Amino acid sequence: MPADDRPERYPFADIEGKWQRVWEDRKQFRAVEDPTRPKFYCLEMFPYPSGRIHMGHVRVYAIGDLLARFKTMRGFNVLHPMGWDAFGLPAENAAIDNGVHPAVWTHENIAYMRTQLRRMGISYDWDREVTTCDPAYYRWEQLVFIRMFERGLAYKRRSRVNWCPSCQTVLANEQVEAGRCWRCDSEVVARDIDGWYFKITDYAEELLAWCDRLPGWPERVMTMQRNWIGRSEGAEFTLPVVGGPGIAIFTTRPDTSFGMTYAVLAPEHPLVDQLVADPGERARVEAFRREVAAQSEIERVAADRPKRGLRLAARAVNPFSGLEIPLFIADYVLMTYGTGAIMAVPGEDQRDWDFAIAHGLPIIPTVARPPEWVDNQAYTGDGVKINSGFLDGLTVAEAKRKAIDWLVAQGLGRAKVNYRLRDWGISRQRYWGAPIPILYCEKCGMVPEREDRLPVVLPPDVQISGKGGSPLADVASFVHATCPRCGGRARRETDTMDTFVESSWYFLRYCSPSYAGGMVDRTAAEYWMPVDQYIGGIEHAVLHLLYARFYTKVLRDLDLVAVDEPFTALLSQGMVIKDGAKMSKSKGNVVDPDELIERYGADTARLFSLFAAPPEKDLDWNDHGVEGASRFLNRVWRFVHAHLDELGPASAARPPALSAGGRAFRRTIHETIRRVTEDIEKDFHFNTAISAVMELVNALHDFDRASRHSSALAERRALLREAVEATLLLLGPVSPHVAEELWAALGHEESLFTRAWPAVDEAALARDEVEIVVQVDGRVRGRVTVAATATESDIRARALADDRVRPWLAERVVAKVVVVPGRLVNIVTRG
RNA sequence: GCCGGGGUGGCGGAACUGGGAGACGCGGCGGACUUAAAACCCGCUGGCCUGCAAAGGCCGUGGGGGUUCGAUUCCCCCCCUCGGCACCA
Repeated sequence: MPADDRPERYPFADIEGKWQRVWEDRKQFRAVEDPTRPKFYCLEMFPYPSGRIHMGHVRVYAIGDLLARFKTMRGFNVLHPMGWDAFGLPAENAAIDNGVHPAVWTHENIAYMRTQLRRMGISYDWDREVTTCDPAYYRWEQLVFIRMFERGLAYKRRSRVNWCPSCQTVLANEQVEAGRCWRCDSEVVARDIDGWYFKITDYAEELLAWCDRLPGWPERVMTMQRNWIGRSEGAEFTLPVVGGPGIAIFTTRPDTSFGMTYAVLAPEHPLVDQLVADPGERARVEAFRREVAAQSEIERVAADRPKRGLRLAARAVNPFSGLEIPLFIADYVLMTYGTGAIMAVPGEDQRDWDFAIAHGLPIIPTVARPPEWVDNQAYTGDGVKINSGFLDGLTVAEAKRKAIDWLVAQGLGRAKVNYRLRDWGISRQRYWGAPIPILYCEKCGMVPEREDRLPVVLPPDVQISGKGGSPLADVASFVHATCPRCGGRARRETDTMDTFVESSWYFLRYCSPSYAGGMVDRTAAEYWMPVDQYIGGIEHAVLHLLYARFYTKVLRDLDLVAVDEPFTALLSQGMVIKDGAKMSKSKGNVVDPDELIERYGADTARLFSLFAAPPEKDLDWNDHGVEGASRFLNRVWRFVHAHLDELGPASAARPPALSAGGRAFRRTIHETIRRVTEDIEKDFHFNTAISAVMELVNALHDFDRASRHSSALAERRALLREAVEATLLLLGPVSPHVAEELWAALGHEESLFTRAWPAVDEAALARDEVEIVVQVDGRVRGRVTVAATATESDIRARALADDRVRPWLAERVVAKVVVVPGRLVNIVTRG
């Protein structure tokens, strides 16, 4: 864009650079522990150093900075740090594509993005910057890994995992979205592989319980976490097999047991081999297993897919009814949930119904159907038990309890709670991550690294091909080591940790970023933790946010921190949309923050991203809207500069008695302060807070015009000054540079951000008169102005007597008059 | 299928606890300034209708019903849409 077609604008580039330097020179945003003041830990999710910031970053950091500056002005000791989520695959892919070492690529990106963030003028304490690929950072997570290993919270096992063929690595369940890799969208395949796991399932109950104890979190995030954890109550019991070993069954509907007409095992269930004796049957089972294994993850999750199964020769006995029932292996039963085997009750489970219909199996209803029920599907509702022996006549809930009691009495089973949540697979067969501090000794076996030999540093010299296998396995100097226990020959683990491990505790490291005695200095953590306000995208609802909650609880149990939960409140901000789609290079709808700041300045970019939508909603980017934001800041700038002589330098004393117009204007000033404060504090409605400031500026112009020729000069000056100062203070957290500059122009020598947030003068809010709306039968027919002290009967009389109202009452009888003091009167009539 | 969010002017969005629907901004229209344009400043701007005008009427918050003096707001049913989970026994 050529410079000369830009509208005339205040010199934002000079101002922004100037104040960024001043704030930095003064170390104005340095956070120091101070037990005498209330603390506020304000945190935005740190970025992955991908190369450049995008509009989503601008939005989240504008929100965070608004809150940090606002809380500072409200008297809190604010911690507002920034760092880099620096490990991860894109760095490795860049190495493969361009031959740049991941470390070089990452550090170059960090350097550039740091300058971008500085140009936004965010109030970070840069002295606390944390970079997760730094050995001084990840050494502590290696130490915690060892502690977790010692307690069985980190363990290794071979199991079926999600493998991304493109990223050439394992993915955690949380990183698979509808059968595809969360990063590259490739179809995920199943593989049996050795890997390291964190025992997040040990914390399922606590993670779930705290979902109800975090009122500062959005309900939708908590719902997603609850669903992800997926608690279900039921019973586990042993299903006897004729002449064979019993099969463990989990069910949430023990009340329906009398309706169990067959049972099903997952194809890969280990008991299947013991149940199959005949070589011919064995071959059929093997063929069926191959058939199931061949289907991709996508096919597996496809809806309404016909259920395939194979009937076994072995038969089981329904312990409730005593009847012999057939046994199947079928693809609709998952080895990874419950016990990998189910009792099938087609009458009350749709999946079992579908399978029973397809295989001609009997269906016995065990809950009485409602009269209008059409019997073409399973019935899952409540009702009275039937066909159920000693459970007959009970409700479903009663029968569940009684069935469990019976199982316990028979010694067959017990009540059981199951979770959908699986352990967190943290092994990655990639280079750019924190090494797992484990060695394999020829004599001692699997041994954790000695703590005094930490960190296990990621070796710089490595060949990254992306062709599969952990690149570290080819680095002889890394792999070959001595056993920490016996000193003999040992090999190092060559998998690295999932980068979500680093982001599970970075907020703790900010409390004492260079502490050398451990992960975190307890005193600092006890002062700052937990994070009071966390801000970030909804995409992490069950990824980072669940992992960080889990990891914090582990650190608590390792006695490293004293908090149960890391984040007291969460603000989950929406995406930035343009032309109906998320901004992306492939769609060509990207707005580059650099260009935006170049053209309009950071203050405008911030103002617009806060004004255009409430933070939790998606923000529809609109170039005209940015113009509007810029126009507003220019309007404020021009007004202050046009009135500098009148406004300053010293603040004029307000005359004791104000004119009616003066009182009305002053009420607007203080109503604005109240509205802005409430909008920010109560529900993060920054868009309406900003619109309130815009209204104040409009009122300021009106007052200026109206009082220009007034003789009450002292009143005019005092109120202009009060209004302008309020405007700048309220605007400061949104557009800090221009506010600070104009604040200085008014003659203030101290930073605006060391000033207290303006207080509402309750006396200024008082009104002498109020306007009352008069309705007849619910329709507005007139308005009357009455004294604020008017009684209900005064208001009623005035309403009934109003000239505009009376014609609507002609030839009608007044049946009722509703008076809402200060608001309206509704006259209800009868014809 | 289950769970959660949402549906308001041409557009982004606002509306306290059930009380004047459409704040604020964008866009549009008109005016002022200017040789002219941009910028800036002022005014109007949901739809339909009556009126020369002043002014006024009716309709209107996805659709239908209900509660209420009064419903964008509460209740019931339905439609659409976005997001999450998805053979979880």
